[in-house]
Amino acid sequence: MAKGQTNKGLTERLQAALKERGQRWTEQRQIIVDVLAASDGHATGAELVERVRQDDPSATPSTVYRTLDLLEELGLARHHHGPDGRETYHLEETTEHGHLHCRGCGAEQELDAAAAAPILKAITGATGFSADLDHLSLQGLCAACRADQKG
Amino acid sequence: MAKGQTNKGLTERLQAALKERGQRWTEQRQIIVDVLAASDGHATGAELVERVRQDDPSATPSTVYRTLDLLEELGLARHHHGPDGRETYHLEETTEHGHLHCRGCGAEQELDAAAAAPILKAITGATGFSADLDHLSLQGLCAACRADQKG
DNA sequence: GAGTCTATCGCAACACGTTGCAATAAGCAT
DNA sequence: ATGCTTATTGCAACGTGTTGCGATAGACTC
Repeated sequence: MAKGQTNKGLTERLQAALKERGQRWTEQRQIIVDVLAASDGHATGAELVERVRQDDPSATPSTVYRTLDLLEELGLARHHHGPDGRETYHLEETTEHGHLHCRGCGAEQELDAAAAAPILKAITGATGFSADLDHLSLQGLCAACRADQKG
Repeated sequence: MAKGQTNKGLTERLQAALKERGQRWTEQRQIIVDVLAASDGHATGAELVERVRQDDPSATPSTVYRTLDLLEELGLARHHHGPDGRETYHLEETTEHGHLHCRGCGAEQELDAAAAAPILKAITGATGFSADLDHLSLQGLCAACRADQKG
């Protein structure tokens, strides 16, 4: 998806949602949504700030972060914390998903709802807790690294 | 455990471990270990810095954080990231444990190894991943809040 | 189009952690 | 005790996020 391309459906959904809440549609918000849409996969807060400033050098971090918060409130974006505690954002795409971070090779994989189902079930069974898949961010060793360690 | 009380066994373990690595035992390290030992349960990085500075006003955040990193390397302390991404430290006490944070009531509960076993097993089953219990930090709704939401 | 209301913006300052570097001091050898 | 080596410290600056506040500018009414 090329930079500068506007995601039409998303923008319209947003405008409607904001109007309903007495909030406003601004150019910065358009830019931030575009940047987020263009960052397929995930991007840290700092990366997003950087990219937004390429499109609009007058944008400030506070605006970007506040907009990201707003998008999350509206359910259009999500963030989670990587193993170092830094924020990572992504558009809410097709499905919720968790994240797995391998401390061996540094690989990051996603965990889709189907794969996560038995895990969430085990959590509920063991603790009574209903865990949010969005916020599920595991650190450990992936299968390949485990095999390496044994070898 | 009163402030100012030195944890003898711990200190000795540390001194031995450091000597073996050609590293040094310093007063700051003693203070930081004492503070950590006195903070039963968990404490954020900032809290620990604060407390250390009460005992030794000349201590700086960099020293505290570096020492905490060192203690982790030596396996004497652990840290994980709360739901807001902030660091939380604790001495490695009896067992590894995970953390559950309820977004409803804000409660934080611990997840011991026994309770976590089926969860870790489910994770391995679903993903091939061997997750670190230490770093397992779940957000969701606790049983009570789930009941509330239904009611 | 002009005026009003107030959400949003940019700025500046803050909070939490991290990093590079020069000064200090721990631990060892003599 | 003295000197040497180098790990550790404190400082200062930086990176990432957050917050308060006055200025700007959307959106709505007339």
